Amino acid sequence: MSAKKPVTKGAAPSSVPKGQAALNEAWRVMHFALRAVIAEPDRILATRGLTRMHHRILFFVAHTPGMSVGELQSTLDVTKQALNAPLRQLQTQGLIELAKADHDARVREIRLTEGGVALEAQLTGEQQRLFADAFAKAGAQAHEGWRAVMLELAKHSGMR
Amino acid sequence: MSAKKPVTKGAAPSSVPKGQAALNEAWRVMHFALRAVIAEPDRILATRGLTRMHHRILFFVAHTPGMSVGELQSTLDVTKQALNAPLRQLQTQGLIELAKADHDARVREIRLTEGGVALEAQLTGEQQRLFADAFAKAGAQAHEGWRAVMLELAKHSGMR
DNA sequence: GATAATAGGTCAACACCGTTGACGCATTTT
DNA sequence: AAAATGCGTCAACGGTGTTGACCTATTATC
Repeated sequence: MSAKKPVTKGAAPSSVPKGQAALNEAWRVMHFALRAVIAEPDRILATRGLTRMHHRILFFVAHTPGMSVGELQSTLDVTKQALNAPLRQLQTQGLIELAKADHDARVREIRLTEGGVALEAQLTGEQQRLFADAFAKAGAQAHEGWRAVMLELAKHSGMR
Repeated sequence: MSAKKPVTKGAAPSSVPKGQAALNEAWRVMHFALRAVIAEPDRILATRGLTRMHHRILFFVAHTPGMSVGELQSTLDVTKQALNAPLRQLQTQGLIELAKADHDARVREIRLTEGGVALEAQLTGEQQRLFADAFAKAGAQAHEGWRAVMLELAKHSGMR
């Protein structure tokens, strides 16, 4: 029932809140950080009438070119019906291409067009710029600490 | 026809990535960390038939007892119609109470009941336990680094 | 070669959750 | 008395997801 009181032993940095305050702050800070990272991409997407689903598609296809519709479906954990509309919209906007696979004419391999690559790069580029900025300003050591904490958290949600 | 199990393709390096790889990893890691922090509260909420909207209500009312419906509405940035249903569900579940304000009988002041306090504490307690755990395992120095990076990111989204 | 299985697309019905808009009601405020 | 405010509620709609069924092409199997 009682939340654990973390004891920051030794010489704790002055600016860091202690104990309960630190934990109260953590979620808040993470929330705002998340918001910051998402804001720009969302804005860009919106100007094209696209949503986060489109972004997810672009993201995964960018990282795994030629993936099939079925693979994408299970990756995103949505039904094919839910995937169909945004997929087609991306296609008609010339951001992705669907082509029959050589080995199996039933499967359609998804790839980004140059336009798709550009948009995806713009979206993730915005995010990466923010991260790079934050890491640079906080320092390499802070970067490592950030990563360590995040990995600890992520452990609980089966990150692979 | 149910959605398939999510799978994550693409391997992440286990050692500390550098340069571009570090930036690619950052968003991924943050995503999973966020998921981890949200997972338990969501599960608990679900067992009571509650959603994130209910959680938001509990959260803000816990931090500002006696706030009015209108204040809550503008805080959450939703319409009163959207607020009405979850508000009454919380009320009938005995988690919150609505009482006429002394100064103005039109205003309804919202407060958590003991049950509401307990649930809210359980929800945020779960989250705090995860953070405390991660901070403890990663070390005080990592905690400081984590915070520094997060604050840098949060700067871009008007954190208050 | 007939038959089953698979990848994908599509139509239809439904649910959830938010929105806008329009009223009604009690209670200040002017 | 009249206007404004805080709140509740009915109704219609929209976006986005779901399940279920059915269809087409294309492999795989016997």
